[in-house]
Amino acid sequence: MPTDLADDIRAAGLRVTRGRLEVLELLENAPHSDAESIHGLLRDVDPDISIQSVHNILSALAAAGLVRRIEPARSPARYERRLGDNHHHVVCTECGAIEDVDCVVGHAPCLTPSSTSGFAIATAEVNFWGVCPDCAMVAETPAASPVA
Amino acid sequence: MPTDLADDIRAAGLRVTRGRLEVLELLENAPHSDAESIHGLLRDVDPDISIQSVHNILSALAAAGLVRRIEPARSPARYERRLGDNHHHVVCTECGAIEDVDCVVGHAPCLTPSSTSGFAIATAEVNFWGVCPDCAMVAETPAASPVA
DNA sequence: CGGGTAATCGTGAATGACTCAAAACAACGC
DNA sequence: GCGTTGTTTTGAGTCATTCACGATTACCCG
Repeated sequence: MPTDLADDIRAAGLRVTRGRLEVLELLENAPHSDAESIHGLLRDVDPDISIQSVHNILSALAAAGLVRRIEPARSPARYERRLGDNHHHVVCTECGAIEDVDCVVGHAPCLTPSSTSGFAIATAEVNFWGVCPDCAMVAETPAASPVA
Repeated sequence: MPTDLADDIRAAGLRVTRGRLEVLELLENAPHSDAESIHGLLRDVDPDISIQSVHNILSALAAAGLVRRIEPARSPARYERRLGDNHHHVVCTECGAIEDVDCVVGHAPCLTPSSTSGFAIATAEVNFWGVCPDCAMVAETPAASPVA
């Protein structure tokens, strides 16, 4: 039932266009993609699409709440389709790879900070930084290590 | 004892220069500053300093572990001198203001995610997003509200 | 305390990611 | 099908940051 996407878009008050459908579909299969790689993948299907249109589409979808925009430090903005559940992310400090993390342990224990400096807290964002399996493997390979 | 800063710099294996001392001193008084505002403040003392040098200094200090670089979404990188303690931040979604938050509540309850996808987690970053007192006040002022 | 050397700074150009503007185009309601 | 209005395209422009390289200066040494 891929046509549900069209309904989602319409329900958000947006017009259904080819690009938007393709972006949404693509994000199902390749979550945490940035604008550039989305553009690259999109060109396979629609060679004439421009990078600006991708930005356009993504910000429209993000504003409509159909995708979530995440911006890890030292990385271009990435987008994902998992919404609603307030899950978090692990980011690889080596290659920038991102995976989802369900914050299973205690819903929001540290999400209620003690001193909020008077801020009206709306959301809490948690990012874990570490090394992904692939990069860890490369680092452990003796031949590949420059420092012996 | 402001000269301690010089020792800190030396201890990190860096040469002690005027700019570096000034940046460190400045960050004590104005934490969470971005490169541009640091540059502006620095010019009061050293009018000839360039923005590139500020970037240079900041990345050297950050690489040496003397300052911490934080990069909230939709905001230029900011720098702070509080190190060691793993505190977090509240960011105002309206004006971008940042305040420190001591994660007093439970040291790392959600900092041990269940499924790490094989990542070797090194650090956890927590950002709270909300509205700061100043912006909240503006929003509540009827006259200032454009949507009535 | 002066000299040599390599780190650091200044100048200027360049990059990456994204935004803005206006004209061409296409979705949707009729 | 037709018109309205939201989208995309094209192209330029912005912002924060990085790169390159000659000029400068901090620090080690004698």
